[in-house]
Amino acid sequence: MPVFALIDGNSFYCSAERAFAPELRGVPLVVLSNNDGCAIARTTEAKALGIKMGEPWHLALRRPACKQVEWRSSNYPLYGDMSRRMYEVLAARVPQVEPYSIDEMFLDLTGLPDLENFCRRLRDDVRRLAKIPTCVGIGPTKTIAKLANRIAKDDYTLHGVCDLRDPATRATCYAQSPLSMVWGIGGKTAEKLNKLGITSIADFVRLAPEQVRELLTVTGARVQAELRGQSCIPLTLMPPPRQAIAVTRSFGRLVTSWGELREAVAAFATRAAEKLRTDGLQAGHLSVFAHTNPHNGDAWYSASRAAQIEPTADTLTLITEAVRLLRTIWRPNFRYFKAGIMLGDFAPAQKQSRLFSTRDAVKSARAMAALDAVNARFGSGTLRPAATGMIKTWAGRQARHSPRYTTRAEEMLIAKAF
DNA sequence: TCTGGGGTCCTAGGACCC
DNA sequence: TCTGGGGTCCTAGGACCC
Repeated sequence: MPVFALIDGNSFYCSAERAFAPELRGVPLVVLSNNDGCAIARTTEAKALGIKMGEPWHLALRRPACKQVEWRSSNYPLYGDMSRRMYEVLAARVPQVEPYSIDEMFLDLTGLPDLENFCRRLRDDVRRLAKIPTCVGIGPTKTIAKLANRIAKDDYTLHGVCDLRDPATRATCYAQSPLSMVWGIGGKTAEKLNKLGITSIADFVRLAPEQVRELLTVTGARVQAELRGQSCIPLTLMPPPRQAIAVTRSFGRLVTSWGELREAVAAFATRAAEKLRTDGLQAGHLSVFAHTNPHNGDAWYSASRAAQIEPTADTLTLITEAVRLLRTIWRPNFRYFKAGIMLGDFAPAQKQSRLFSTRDAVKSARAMAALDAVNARFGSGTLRPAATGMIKTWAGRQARHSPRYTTRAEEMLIAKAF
């Protein structure tokens, strides 16, 4: 019988901010999305004030209770680094760790004795060494471990660890828990099933598998099997190669000129190319989109264009292609709100070989290696194509961006937490 | 004149996740 | 005034082929 655990960081982005800013501990804190738009992470103190996940921050600020809330712009390099630290603590103590998202890791604990105590020590170690408070859920399948984790978060009397290996414990939990708590059952599916009178997890698990398959196709059937204790989703230690890279942004202010839109998309292409090279890939497919604001009453315009390209990881080539596509969808007299670029059809970048590479390919690989080296040494964006413009006029607000404590030497203050 | 069935590939759209 | 960004998987339907 396999045993899985899911460990995840509590209010992860907020906890990462707190690790380096002790004055933020114990006070309500939120981290905001790009442009300081919505709340995407909230501490328990902030949740207690009624701030909802994804709530527009300018609306929350109208409530008097929210004026006392501390907030930060999101700082992804910091969160990525804290995630790596968390992984390292776990990987040193558990044979098999699968990072699932920036703040969640699945563990294979099959065969380990005294699991609850083991998981408590794990939590303590992550807290002490990576400075991240966590919760742990244990179960015979990933879906059950995920549910147990959710219960550990909601019920503070469990002290951060919930074990749902025992079928009787599970049955009680299923009878009391709404279907929407289940990993893989989203809002639409829950609504659909609720209309049929299926509201608790117990109701769902009781259904005939054929009926579930008919209602929810294979994905729903897999969720049900997992909830019944039959493991269908194994731990994947080697993440499958990625299939797409997307770089998209809503703008800090509406973009009306071709030049500005072109610079923004060139900057997105530059970032996408960096990600591509980090993964050692070349892209054979590229698409570009732009649209107006669906919220502000402007005329709605949305367009995208895609093309197959000669596989490449060259920033300048990708910019050229992206701008060429953008030109075909550009219409004047609209106020653009958001745009983006997506890459796909990946192939491994060729190893440099004098025998098989064209001169241009060798030149490109060398130029990109030099570009990446400079930016790694002196910070991202130090060296970048002129097409991306001098000033990111389209960039959003990030009014309270914390220092990149862990990744930029010149911003590293005395790290109080470590 | 009668008028099949199955396979593949592609794309768009929906749903879900964090 | 101010409403995130980046992914995955599945299905349906059309085009095309034999």
